[in-house]
Amino acid sequence: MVARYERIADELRKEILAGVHPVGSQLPSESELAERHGAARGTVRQAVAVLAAEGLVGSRQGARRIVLGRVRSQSFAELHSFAQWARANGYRFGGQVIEQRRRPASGAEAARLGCEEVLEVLRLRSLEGEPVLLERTVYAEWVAGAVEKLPADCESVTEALYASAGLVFAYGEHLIDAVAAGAVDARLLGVRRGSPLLRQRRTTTTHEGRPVETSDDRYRAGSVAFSIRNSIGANPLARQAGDLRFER
Amino acid sequence: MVARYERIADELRKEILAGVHPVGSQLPSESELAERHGAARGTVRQAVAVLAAEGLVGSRQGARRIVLGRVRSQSFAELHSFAQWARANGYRFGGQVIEQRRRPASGAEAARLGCEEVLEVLRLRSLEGEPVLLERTVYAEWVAGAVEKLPADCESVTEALYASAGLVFAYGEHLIDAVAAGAVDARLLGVRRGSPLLRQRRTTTTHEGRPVETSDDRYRAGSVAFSIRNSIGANPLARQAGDLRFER
DNA sequence: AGGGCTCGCTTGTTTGTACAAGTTCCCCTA
DNA sequence: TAGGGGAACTTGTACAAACAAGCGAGCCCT
Repeated sequence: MVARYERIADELRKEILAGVHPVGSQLPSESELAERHGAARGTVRQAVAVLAAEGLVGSRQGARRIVLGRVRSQSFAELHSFAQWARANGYRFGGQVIEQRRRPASGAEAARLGCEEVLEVLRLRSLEGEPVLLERTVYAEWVAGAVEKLPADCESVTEALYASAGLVFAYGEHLIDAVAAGAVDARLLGVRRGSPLLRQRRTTTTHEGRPVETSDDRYRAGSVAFSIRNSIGANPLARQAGDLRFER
Repeated sequence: MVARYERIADELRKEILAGVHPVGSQLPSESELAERHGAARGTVRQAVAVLAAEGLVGSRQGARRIVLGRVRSQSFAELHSFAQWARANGYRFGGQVIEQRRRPASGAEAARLGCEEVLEVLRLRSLEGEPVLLERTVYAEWVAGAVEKLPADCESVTEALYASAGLVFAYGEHLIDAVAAGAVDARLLGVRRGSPLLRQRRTTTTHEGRPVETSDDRYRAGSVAFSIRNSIGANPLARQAGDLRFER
């Protein structure tokens, strides 16, 4: 059962993507949308809040909402999982474990993951047949067993861990910067030493806030970029009725 | 007049930062918070939604909300202005125009900015006395005049344009990747040619969706990183393959 | 001791109402 | 013609009331 506001959001999103509401144009007012869908205004507000969170529309008090763009920023699942992102965009992709071993946790790792022993995995991932990403992932001890059971060429670690252990990656913290390729990076990614790489360091946790893994992912320059839409409007969302809500 | 839910959010945020609610612990229930603040449950939901958007707390149906972290990750809200970001973090910073000239817009620029002539500005910015950022900004014709009136060592272009022309940068689209330093980049940033730079390309618009500028900002590696916190619910970031949209 | 089940608690969704605050645009006036 | 005033419209905030859905703890039975 999908929530009402999600269905309304889907429909609006489709209309925007189809060009019914061109970029720069105004969206119908909340009351109009409410009447059209036979829903309360609060429900419509939740729907447009979703679109605002995706960066598709912007709003300010007093004026009609405007369409900002057609490209939908993607979900957390796609940011977290290389496989899900690649699949959603129709790319051919693969993965291969290069090295895998247990070792004692460093001080920082022990603090972040809350355990003394960790499983370190070096994984090379490819897009359209080209190696583009080198992952150095460190798993907490309590998931190490499940990770070790995965095949070396596992396509989607995220999905495999969910299927085999019911593990869900719920929250993530990401740090993005640029680094020069080291000797190992260069050899595996097929670039020269010292050439630029886009680095994404992340730590993910479960729903309960329990740390699962921390990782250092390096993308070959030019292969991938991160995109984001933002607005200054502090509270583009929110809603009204009964129970408000909203994430921005 | 600050909204009620914002005051509640502020208070909760302070409590989290002060350790009243430690990382990993449960937040009071919505009803409890509502009673404590004498507000409706909906208002409290708006407040915690703000914290969720900041990545401070996570939630799932049926279980109490949990505290995810203490660091408020607002860096992407500050993505608009180098000066505002630097000031908020207590850094010494500066800026200097290296070159500035009007020229005809390229095809891509004309499409993005909606005008035939543009103002291109090359600006070097420093942090703690070190040059860290090289901005190649292209302004739309209608703001070119206001930009040209700014002093060459203007600290905050964003604030200066607001003060002088009432201009507000409301929405932004950003693409983040890594590139090798070119000859000019290397000389001005004081690094070797080919060394890695963190690149942020952006296009910003006003409240009405009118394009203001498009820019190619390059950070010296190690000087700055972008950070994001997000949950499986919704997030503003997406990966993009290749250079599909920002070719010059 | 272990497993299953129920019940209470908590968050999620939805509707309704009311007022506040900001925008847009038209009309009237100087 | 330029500017001011104001009315209509639109989004933002806040309240109250339900019900649905998921979680967790404790109870009971085997």
